Amino acid sequence: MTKYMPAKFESKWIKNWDKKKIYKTESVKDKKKKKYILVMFPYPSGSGLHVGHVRIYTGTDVIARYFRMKGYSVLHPIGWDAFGLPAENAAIKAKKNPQDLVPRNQENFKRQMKMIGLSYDWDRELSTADPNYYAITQWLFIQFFKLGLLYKTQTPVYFCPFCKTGLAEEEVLPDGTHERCGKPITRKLLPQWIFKITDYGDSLLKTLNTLDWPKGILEMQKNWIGRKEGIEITYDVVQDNEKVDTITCFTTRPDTNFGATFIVIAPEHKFVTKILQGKIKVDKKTKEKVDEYVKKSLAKTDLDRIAEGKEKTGVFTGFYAVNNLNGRKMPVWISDFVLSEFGTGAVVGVPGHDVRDFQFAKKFGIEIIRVVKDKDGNAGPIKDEKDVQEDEGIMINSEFLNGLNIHKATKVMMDYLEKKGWGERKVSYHLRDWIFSRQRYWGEPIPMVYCEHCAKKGISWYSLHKNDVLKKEYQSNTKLYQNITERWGKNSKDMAGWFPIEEKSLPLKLPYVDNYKPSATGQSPLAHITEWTQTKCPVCGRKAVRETDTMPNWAGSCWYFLAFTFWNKEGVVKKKGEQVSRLWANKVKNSVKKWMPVDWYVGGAEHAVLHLLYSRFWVHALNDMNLVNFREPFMKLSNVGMVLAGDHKKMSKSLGNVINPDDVVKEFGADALRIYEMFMAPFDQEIAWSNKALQGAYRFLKKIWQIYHSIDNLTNNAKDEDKDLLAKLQTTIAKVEQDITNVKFNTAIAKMMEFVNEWTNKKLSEQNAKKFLKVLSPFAPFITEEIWQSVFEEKESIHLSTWPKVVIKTTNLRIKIPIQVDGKVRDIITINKEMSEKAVIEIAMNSQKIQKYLKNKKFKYIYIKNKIINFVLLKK
RNA sequence: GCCGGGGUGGCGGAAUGGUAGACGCGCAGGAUUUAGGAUCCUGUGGGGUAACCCGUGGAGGUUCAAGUCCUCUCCCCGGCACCA
Repeated sequence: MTKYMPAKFESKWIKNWDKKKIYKTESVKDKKKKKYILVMFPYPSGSGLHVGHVRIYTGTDVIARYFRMKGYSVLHPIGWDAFGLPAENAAIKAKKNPQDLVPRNQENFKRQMKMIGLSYDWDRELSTADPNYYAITQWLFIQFFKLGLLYKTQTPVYFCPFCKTGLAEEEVLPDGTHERCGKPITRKLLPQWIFKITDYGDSLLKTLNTLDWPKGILEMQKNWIGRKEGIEITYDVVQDNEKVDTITCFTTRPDTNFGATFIVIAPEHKFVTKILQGKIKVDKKTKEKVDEYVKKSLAKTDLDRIAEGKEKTGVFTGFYAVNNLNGRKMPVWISDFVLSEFGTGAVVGVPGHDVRDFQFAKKFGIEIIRVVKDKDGNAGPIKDEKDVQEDEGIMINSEFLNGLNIHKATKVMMDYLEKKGWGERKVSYHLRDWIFSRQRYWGEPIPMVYCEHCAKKGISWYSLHKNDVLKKEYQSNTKLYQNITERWGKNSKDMAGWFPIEEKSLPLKLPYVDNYKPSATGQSPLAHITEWTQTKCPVCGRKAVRETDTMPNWAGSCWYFLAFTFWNKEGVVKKKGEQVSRLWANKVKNSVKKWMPVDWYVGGAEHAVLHLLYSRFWVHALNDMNLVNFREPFMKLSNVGMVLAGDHKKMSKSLGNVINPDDVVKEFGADALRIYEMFMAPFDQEIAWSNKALQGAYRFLKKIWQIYHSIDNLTNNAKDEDKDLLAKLQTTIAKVEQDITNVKFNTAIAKMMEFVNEWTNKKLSEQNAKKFLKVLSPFAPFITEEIWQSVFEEKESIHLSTWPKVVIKTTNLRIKIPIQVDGKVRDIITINKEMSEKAVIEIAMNSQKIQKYLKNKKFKYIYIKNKIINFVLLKK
């Protein structure tokens, strides 16, 4: 008998499948019979495929293969998330231009993906750094710009001094470090492109419950959006009984407003700016103190703020705000515990019912009033942090609210404040607008130019197009029309002189340059290439300059799932000057309609509020623009757990604990690697690498090899076939099928192992042996193909065959059932599935073991058909 | 602090309220081998010679029957967090 030597045949099949294009996407005939199975595409950065990649790609591959065999048209593509920091940092480290390095990495990834037998349709391979691809990314940028969702403004941003680039909120880790490089982050004031994702907060929240996603991810998105209903209350600010200004505070607890004793505003608040600019007069000493405090807090990094903990700091402005409810004059303080980005950047302090307010009041000797009594009716003074009462209770000391519970009181107060014109109901979000500029080389150039001449004249794209686009396309959708108009109004001043480049000049190519390293100035390396930056104004034809910031890493991945539906080997926008809008209208819309949404998306949970939120946002906006006909891109989502090293640490070069898939395949073959990673644990759980367990997977495959090459296990004569084994085959097929669709690959493989164990000393007909081979094939595509074509001499690939049907014969099946006495198993008997209850009980009662317990006792019994018998002894 | 997910042999993990520990690893004994590795067979939750008893983080409860359902509680992991 030949030995199982995967190296002998695996590479043969790779070539064969490639040549015959057996994984080519079938076109969709019936939308109900299509499956778009997508796995998050990789950054082709460092040293090739990680065993963690192997796990996620194999799992998704199993699903795709299964649906193909079930007769679905399956779209299962892959590409490269080539732009962005990971690739660029790797290139800098290797002292290579990313334009040269990245394609090389891609080739290596591709070789390894084929090596482990992934069934991608390589004709649809795409790269986000391909000009044919980013021509469309840039075009989409322009569409979002036109919708008013993208605008440029001076903003304080998170800035990574190491990567020398601005970052989005989501890229900053809780400890104040950069998600990509782990270095501490500071803030910097930079002109930035801002994506107004907050306008889609409600929209993104609304359809969340239509998604079949892991609960945790849905919760994370919900919390990240963080919708809060509250009210903005505007207070008059007075000095010596004279009104000098107003301050508006956002609160979700207006019910406690009779207990408000002070106002705190963020150091960035405009009232503070007015003081510092002298627009509001204060004495010299106060101004100095305010100035000092503000400077100090703005200089703090996030790390400093965290290190400082909950210790409150602040400075008194000398002003008072008047609470209209009771005429109380509340001192106005400045403190950096108030966030300028949330609500209005101003907080009304209710120290009796908010721990932070309490800490502040306590530290600066401000009065503390109780306006809610707790569950136990406690209405005593609040002296300690423990006494602060934030939860349920009944209102006291609050005039017309007294006696109401806090929820009712909140509503009554809101109505009252609105009626009086002192407040207005508002919704606030935790979600912040998305900073879309990166001061880096390796990204899509932003397709915008700035014309100083037009800027001076106050001409903006919005002012030029006010009457055409907006009116025609969006007027029917009132809410959207209103939003767009509002955004245009807000943006037009900042955006004077900014125009998108003409569509026919897309793609705006990223120039190949020698100096691609980030500069310390906070400017992109592109800013130094004058021949690239200088251009003509598309409006007045005078000299203009290009935007030199690039788009963030996330841009390309926000629509790649749409691209796969129509992409082909040659790229798509290959003819110079081909209009993307025409391409979209003719080709894209149509293919997207056929394939989208993605039926099943697989990826790591780390993208919960990054890629998964950004992509949803793009699709929502594209849907509003009528560029796609659906609102949610990913109907079902599965997560994958990480693959750790054997020591339960993350694999890293510096720790020397990295497992290279190339080595594993060389020694054990791709199938063993696949089976091992699918078998180790449930798919969404993390696993630690174990060479021993890998051996187990290898042994399993070896056993299969032997069985299929042994005349003791196979027969041409159906009569010689073992009937119990045949029955087991049927349950195995059913179980594997069910487990694949439930992402329980581990138990699917366990079941197949069980079947093979039983098979070792029994015979199966060739016809049924082929069925088992098919069931195994999504997991182990190489060995199954080899046996299929060499042992059974089949001419067409097993991967083009159809999934076996389950035929369960129920008659005359012998099964074992336990017999309990008082809930404890005392014996196990064998019965026929069709036996009557009476017959079964008779067998049970004839058991000596059972008789021992029932002798001279009164009892009743409970019989669950084909499951269990329980004899219950009755007390006298 | 808030929101999610979990606690089952020596280990990874199985169990529509119905035989707890499938399957794999490891371990033990045996076969084969000059030896080791590899391979194959048998056994393997704990206690007990045995009959049996005890066992799914802990304490209660519901049920003929609870890892699974309910109440309380402890611990671990992930996310968010000075968000008013």
